[in-house]
Parts: sequence; C-alpha cells; structure tokens
Amino acid sequence: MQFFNTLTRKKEEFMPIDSREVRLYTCGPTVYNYAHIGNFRAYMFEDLLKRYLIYKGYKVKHVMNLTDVDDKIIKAIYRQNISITDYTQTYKDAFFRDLETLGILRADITPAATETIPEMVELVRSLLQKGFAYTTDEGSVYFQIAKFPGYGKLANLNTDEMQKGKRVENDEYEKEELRDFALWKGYKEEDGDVYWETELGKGRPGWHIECSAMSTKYLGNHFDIHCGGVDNIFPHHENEIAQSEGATGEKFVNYWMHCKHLIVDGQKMSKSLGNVYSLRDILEKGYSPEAIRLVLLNTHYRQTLNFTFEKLDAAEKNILKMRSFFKSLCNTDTSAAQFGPLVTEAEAEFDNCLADDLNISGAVGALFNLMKSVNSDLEGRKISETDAQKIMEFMKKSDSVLNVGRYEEALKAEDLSSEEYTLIAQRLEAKKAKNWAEADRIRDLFKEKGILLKDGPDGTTWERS
RNA sequence: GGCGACGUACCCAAAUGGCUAAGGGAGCGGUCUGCAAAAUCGUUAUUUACCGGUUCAAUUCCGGUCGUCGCCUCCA
Repeated sequence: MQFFNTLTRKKEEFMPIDSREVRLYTCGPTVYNYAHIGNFRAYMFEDLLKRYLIYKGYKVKHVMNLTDVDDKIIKAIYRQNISITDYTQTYKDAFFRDLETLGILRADITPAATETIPEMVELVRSLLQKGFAYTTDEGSVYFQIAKFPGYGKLANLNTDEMQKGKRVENDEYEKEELRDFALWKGYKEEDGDVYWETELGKGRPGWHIECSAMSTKYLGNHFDIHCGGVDNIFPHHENEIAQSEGATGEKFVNYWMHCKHLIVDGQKMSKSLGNVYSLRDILEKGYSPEAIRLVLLNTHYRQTLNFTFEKLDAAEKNILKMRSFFKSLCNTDTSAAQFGPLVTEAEAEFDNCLADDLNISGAVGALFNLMKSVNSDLEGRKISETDAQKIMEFMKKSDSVLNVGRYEEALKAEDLSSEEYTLIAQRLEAKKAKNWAEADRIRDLFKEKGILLKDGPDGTTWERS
C-alpha cells in the first residue's frame, strides 16, 4: 500500500518498522471547547487509516494526546473562575462521547499533557544539555532553530527568509530569535495557579513539547506514522521533529500524513457566519451519525471537504440503499450461483483503491458497482444462497473499514414484535379481501410508530425511519 | 513576496498517455402497486477551465493565461 508522505511530498510504499505492528500517533484535541465537525474530519481520516491497516491484518498501536493546558484554557478558567481540571474534564468526556457516536475507534492510549509533565521536563533538559535550547531571564526555555540543520524540511520552508512578522504580541516572551519556539514557559502572573514546580523552574510546558514527549514515551524514539490536520505541519510538526530528533539523534517518524480542512457550504467555518457546527448541532437536525460519518469519510483526505446538507441527504440515502441491498440478500432460493467472480473483483477493487493512498471514492464506488450489477442481473429474481453468503461477507468486511452500514445491527434493530407480525398478517388478509380501509388503518398504525410498511410482490416488508 | 494545491456533467466525485471518462445525488422515462411509499431498471460529458507545445495518440506530460484555495509562529 502507498501513502502520501508530507515529508517527501510523494506517495511511498508503506513499510512498517515492525512488520506486524504499526505504531501510529495522531494529534488530538485541545479540550477547551466542544469539538466541531472540522475537528472530526481529521479524526475520521485517521480512523479510516487505522481501520484499513487493521483490515490488512496489521496490529495498530495508536496514541492520541489530549492538550489540557494552553493559553486558551487558562484564559477560560480565569474568566469562569473554575479549576483547570474541572474545566477540561467536561470537554474530554464530550470528546470521547462524540468519537463513539461517530464510530471512531478510540486510541489505545490517550495521555493528557498534564499527566506527562515529567517526561516533557526530561526532554527539555536533554535539549538544553545538547545545546539545542537556551534559558531566558524570565525562566523560559526556547529551542534554538539555528542549531538544528534540517529545520523546515517538513513544511518546505526556508526559515532563514521567514518573514519577520509584526504580530509578535502573540508571544510576549523574550527570545533570541523570532523564529525560536518555547519549550517551557516561565511563570507569569496571568497563569494564576496553573504552573508546575520543576527542575526547569516554575512554569508550564510549551505546546509542541507534549507531542514529542508522549509519542516517544509510548511508541519509542522512532515510529511509523504521525497524523494531523494540514495546519499542524507548520509549526507544530516541524517543531516536533526538531525537538525529538535533536534530543534522541534518531529519525523520529517515517510517514507524516495530513488531511486538509473542512469548509461549510463553500465557506470557511467561522463564528460570525454561524456555520461552526458541533456534532450535536447536526444530530439535532435529524441526521444519523452514520450519514455524518459517511460525509466526513467520503472526500479524499488530501482534498478540502465541502460540508453541505445536500451531502448529508445523499449519504442518508446511500446508507439506506446499502442496508436495503443487504436485507434483500436474506431472501434466497435454490438458483445457481453466478456472482462469485463479481464479488472477488469488487473486493479487489475496494482493496486496491484504499491501498492507493486511501482512495475512498474508488472504494465506495466498487461497493456500489457490485450492488448495481447484482441488482441488474437479478431483475427481481431471488439470489442463490452461495452468492448471498459471499456478498454479505464482502459487505461486512468492507464495513469493518467504512463502518456506516452496520448491517447486522441494523437488521436486528428493525425486527418487530410478535404482535406486530400478527398485525401485518391481518393486514395481508384484509388486502386479500380488498378491505382497503382496514389495510390502510393498520398501515397508519405502524406509521405512527415510525415503521414504514412496503408492499412488494412477495408480501410486505418494513423499515424503521 | 516565498512555498504548495486545485479547476472533470445540474451538484458531489474517481480514474487514465490510446479500449464505453467509475460511482453517488438530482432530473426524466419504465417495472412493481388497490392507492401509497419504498425498492429496482434504464437514461443524462463526442468530452475533462482556456491557449499553446511534446507525442502516432493528452483530460492525463511540459509551458503560459484565467480562476479558486491553503501555509509562511501555536487553528484538525
């Protein structure tokens, strides 16, 4: 399989360091607010990557950090006058709930920055010792970019010519060179009671250091894949490379993968436009988590995803179609098998597409192509037991990656009570007797319960809405 | 200013140096049906922003034009 590596700016054959286990680090949220769909686009891309690796038989060791101390959090708790842990816990909990709703596999380890302070301090000490960092009078520690020759290779930036921007106010700390970045921020009054007393002095960690510390702690100095949104390329990931490789002298990460951003209705998300949607906002509009998942999944990760409600509507229909196709496979007879080669072909196509830098459109296309061919060749006739089994197996297997059909669950959830079965039988009797009033009465009865009765040539089927 | 990406039908979106340029949504036409809904079938790009070049052959490679977008210090 091939992935596009940001570091080399080309697709590369993927070879994990350990042939059986892939070590994966993904940048997690800053827990200062509820996550929005843009955030989830990134986690969805990472979920696709992870599920596909698992589909290919790899074990995946996945670490995702939680940034639970930073400027925004400190400002917020100061305003609201609550403790930092109370504040961040709310958003940590909400984050994991949302991931579960979207069917995103949880990372094996989700360390928080505030739980990794000793490791960060150790890393900074090592950088100081090796001469990559310096301490200022205020007790802050900075990474000295001039000392690290490869700086800029990930973002493809020539840092010598980096614009000397005017917006230095963002960073009120004094440093030798503008481009140097903070490893440790010396205590300031605004920090209130957010500080740690360490060998580096009283203060708090810089942002970039936590990812270097956590990834190394759980995945080793050198691991396979590191993911995030494109905005992380610079400066965050560039700085991580500098810190980690500076400290260990080893290569940090083999494959860097970044997804592009999500926009809404063709526009950048912004509070003033009122288009910053949380997961709950969209669920409240009546859309299913699976449809949201499919929309977030269905645009290639290196392409800007334009999130629209039209796409959600289409996704709902796609999922309905997939499930209804799966359901029709339960209706078999003794006809001869004929679709074996078609299924094999679809499965190969599905796999090949994903193996090509996660070409999701092609993979989903393979699935729909199969459904179309089968339906069209069948023309209303029933399918053989052997074919049904083969196709169901492929549908379920592909759904271990897509996780939108959830076929067996969906079938189970649709099952009716014995009273309801009796009613449907009664309705069929009424229909036979051409007692349309009674038949419609029963149909309305079901409708009130959110169950749609559908009369077909072989009797009545139903669907929960 | 520097670095980079993109422009495929009404909309979304793959693929490819030459075979019918996937698939989905929407529209239209049919099947099914007491009615309905759903499902399902068929159909919708002589053509890949525009102009040149390379080539037997380009939408695909190269150059230019126009347009959209991202990054260049803490936003997934």
